[in-house]
Amino acid sequence: MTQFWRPGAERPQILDDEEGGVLFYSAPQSSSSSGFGYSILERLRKRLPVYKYKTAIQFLVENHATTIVVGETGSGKTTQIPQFLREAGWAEGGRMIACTQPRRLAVQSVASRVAEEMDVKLGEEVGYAIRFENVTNPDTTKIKFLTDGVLLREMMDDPLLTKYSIIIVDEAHERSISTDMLLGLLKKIQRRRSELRLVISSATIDAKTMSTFFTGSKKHQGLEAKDDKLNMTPAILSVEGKSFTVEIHYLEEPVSDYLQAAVSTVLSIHSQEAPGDILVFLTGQDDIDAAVQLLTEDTRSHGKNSGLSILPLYSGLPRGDQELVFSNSPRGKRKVVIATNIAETSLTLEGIVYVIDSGFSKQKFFNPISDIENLVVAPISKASARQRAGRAGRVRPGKCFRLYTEDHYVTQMAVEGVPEMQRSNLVSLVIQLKALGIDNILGFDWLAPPSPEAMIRALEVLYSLGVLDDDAKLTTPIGFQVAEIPLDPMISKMVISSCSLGCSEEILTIAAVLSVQSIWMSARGAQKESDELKRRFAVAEGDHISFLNVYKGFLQSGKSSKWCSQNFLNYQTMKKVVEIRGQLCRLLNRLGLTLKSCEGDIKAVRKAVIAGFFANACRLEAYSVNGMYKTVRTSQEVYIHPSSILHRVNPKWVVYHSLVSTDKHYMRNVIAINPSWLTEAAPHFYHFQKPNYPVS
DNA sequence: GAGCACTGC
Repeated sequence: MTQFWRPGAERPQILDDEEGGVLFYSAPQSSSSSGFGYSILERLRKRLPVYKYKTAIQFLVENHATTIVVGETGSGKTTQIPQFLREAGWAEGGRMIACTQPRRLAVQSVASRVAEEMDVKLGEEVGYAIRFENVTNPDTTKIKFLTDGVLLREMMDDPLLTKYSIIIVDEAHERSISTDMLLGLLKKIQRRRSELRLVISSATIDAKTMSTFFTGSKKHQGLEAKDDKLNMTPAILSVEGKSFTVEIHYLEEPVSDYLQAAVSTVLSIHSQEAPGDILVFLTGQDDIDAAVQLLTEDTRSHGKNSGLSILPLYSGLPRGDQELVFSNSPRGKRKVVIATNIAETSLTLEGIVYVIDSGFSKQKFFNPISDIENLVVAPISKASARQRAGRAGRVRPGKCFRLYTEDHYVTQMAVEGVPEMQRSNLVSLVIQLKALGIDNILGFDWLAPPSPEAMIRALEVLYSLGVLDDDAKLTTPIGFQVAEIPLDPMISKMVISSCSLGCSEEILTIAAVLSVQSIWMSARGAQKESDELKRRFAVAEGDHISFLNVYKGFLQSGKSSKWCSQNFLNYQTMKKVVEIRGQLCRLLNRLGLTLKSCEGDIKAVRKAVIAGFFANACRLEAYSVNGMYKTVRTSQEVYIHPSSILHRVNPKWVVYHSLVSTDKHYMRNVIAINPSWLTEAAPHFYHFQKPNYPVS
């Protein structure tokens, strides 16, 4: 068998890096074993770049509390490192190795790949856990893949994650809220469990940040010096990837219209470059549909419509349409995929040789003062640009055409994007930390601290919901119940209130629908028809109540996908609604809350919505001709979104679920209310002002 | 009169 390092064996050679304590290991020459007796999979494994670092990784993890692995795509680190560590004995004695991923699909595919390589049944030695699916066996699972969100949830039952001997955090450079949160919490756990090992997989630029973060303070190292062989300074190991070179082309002059530039670049690649598929990065559905149309028209008008197979790709697309990008393009045709950021990390397309990068993406920004999350087109970071370019070099050398100048790249683009935590509403994060017993939220040790304003806003919201008390501690039972429910705290509060209002069956459906992206399909070109169909579900009280009709119809159709497409509903999303609703049912039962239907008493349902969303109350401006509302809390000018059932109906008082800001602030998912219910539901929030306050 | 991407017991 292959050798691997065990304590006491001869150590691999260590080379000190000149740049301040970073360690690099020179890999021992791999003994040229004949390969007899090894399966094809085993031989493929050994060809992965990471394989020659096997001993080094085992050694580093043994001796360092934290190991940072910098690996390019194709290094094999995600599938191999858990196996190396299992071989080194880290999963013996009932312990487990955890490996987190930011996405569900990655968890599933990596887990089944590793099970296959180890020649075991998925769900036994190798298992995985994602929301709605736990494919593990508590008695036999040694390596467990899971989303970082699931691991965070597991911490609520087991704050020190005692089941695990090693936690591998993959894709840490993506800097999602849950990864950042997990890293902060893992650092805390490490101080309590010195035997726990962390492996952080990250991109080059981030390695130093991670390393500094996990280097415990001097004082602390003194306290933890029980095991004097254990090095508290993180080790950094760099593993080369396996990808082809990508030639980068910049524009000589900046363009004002990147959409037009993208279209003409596609056409010139098609006429001048060797065969190979093209991937275009644009910002959103609008741009993508427009580009698809321009390209289609152009190829038609030139009578050369056999040359290109043009496919859009974004998450809002029905599953079937999304899958088209994975099929082979018709013989002799060049495939052109026009995509959002979904193709940057979430989906990998094989066969791409040319990438066209607009240099922009839509990004979320949160303004804690106005309490509004905004989606804006913004320049991407250098890291993103690099990631996009890399998509051209997976099968053979490729080319990337950047629709901006080299000067723009060098001088205008940030090295990395702003971590999601600094761009988001933090209510969910704060309540989760509170549930884990972290009281000093502002003093928490973050990899990148969010703004104090955003933290304070989150604390205020939670306080007004009655989830936190005057000492900013979780209230009993509401605070703990809300924390337990895996939804936005305002939705969770609505759910809990519905139990005492006797309408939990209805509210669970509404909660599930509000927790997914829109259930409606985008119906460009068939707008009128889709609007008419939507109106068949409409209820005068508003969108929330209409969801109940949609859900009922979906169940009556036998959860039919055909029924969904006939009604312009997204089938995948509707299935997700059913799953979430089921999960919530089980959870409420566990919390000892009653499930009850209000049997058509819509007033109770509206009151429950207000119990969670009273802060989003708006009043129609007197004499307003264009449907202008003002928020009660901040007197912000807002309008009902055109997709809402209540658009142009304009009831005097409404409560909205969320705001989207484009040219105006639009309220999405709106329900009509009686203003007296506001003071009833949240007397602490709304003081009833008698004179001068026109309550209708 | 309009819609980036992920995700959670």
